[in-house]
Amino acid sequence: MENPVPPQVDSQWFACLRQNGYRLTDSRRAVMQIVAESEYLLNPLEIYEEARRTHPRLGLVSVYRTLEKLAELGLIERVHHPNGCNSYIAARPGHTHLIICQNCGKVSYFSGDRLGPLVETVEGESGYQVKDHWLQLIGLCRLCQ
Amino acid sequence: MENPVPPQVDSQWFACLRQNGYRLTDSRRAVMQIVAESEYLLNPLEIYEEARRTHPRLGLVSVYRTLEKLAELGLIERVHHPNGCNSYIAARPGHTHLIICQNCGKVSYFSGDRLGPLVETVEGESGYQVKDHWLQLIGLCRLCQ
DNA sequence: CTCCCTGCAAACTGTTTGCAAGTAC
DNA sequence: GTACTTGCAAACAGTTTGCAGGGAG
Repeated sequence: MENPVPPQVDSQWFACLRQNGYRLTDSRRAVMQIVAESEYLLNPLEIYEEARRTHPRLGLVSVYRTLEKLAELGLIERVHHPNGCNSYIAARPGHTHLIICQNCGKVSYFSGDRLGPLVETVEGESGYQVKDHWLQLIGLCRLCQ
Repeated sequence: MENPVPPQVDSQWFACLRQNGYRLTDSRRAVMQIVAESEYLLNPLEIYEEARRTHPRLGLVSVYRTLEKLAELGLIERVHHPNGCNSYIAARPGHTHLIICQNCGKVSYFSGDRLGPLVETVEGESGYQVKDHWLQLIGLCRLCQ
């Protein structure tokens, strides 16, 4: 109700929420703003602490509940990596994968994996029917090298 | 002290433990036997319940502690997948990846990913220095199709 | 005005730690 | 005999649920 929301991502997210019958509240706006603008993996507690700076009444529970809805709508994705599996990042449209900085958690996106041939080979050799794949690169971002 | 341990994997694991200064106990043997022989992802509770069939005195805590050591020695690996991140599977030597049945949790191994070129491209475009990659296939095993 | 959403407190689940007794070597 | 291990109980951390009050549409 007071939120001076910045960029366009958020308003798209807002629209998406509305279209799916969810209400726009200050709590949700605060959480969305943090996640939409972050280039870094954030876990629920980090999002909570960050969002409370602009919305001190926010409860941790609402962070969980908002993340759940954003994930359900495909606006964010949960990221698994060696240091934990409870972090989130804004999702990109299309078929993209993540490269994550093992030091600071900064995320970039890439596409163009050429996994088709590999998948076919593995299907033939293993007898499995491949439904999905999970590819992620871990490394050091420019600043952390 | 009574364990009629079957195959060879275990004895290799036993040796590895000994070589690293760890003692061989019934609890550890029971846990190792279950994990070494399983083709399926197992979480600590599942391992506990299974191992208790041959070693009823086993405590869940010892399962956690044994898994910790086996992982530290590289004998098992923790597997992350959409349904959870607390499952383990015996590790294979060399550079292998997993294909997991989304229905029953059965695991097969494969190697021969051709990620070199992709990694180079991503490094160039993103400025990240890639240290590791994480590739996993999800699908249906022969029996679950 | 209605129903959804919030924050609090409490319940839960999975995992870790402290400790005295037990046991591998 | 010594030091590592065990199992229990209790502590912990992260997440979920019940509920009465509050606010979006």
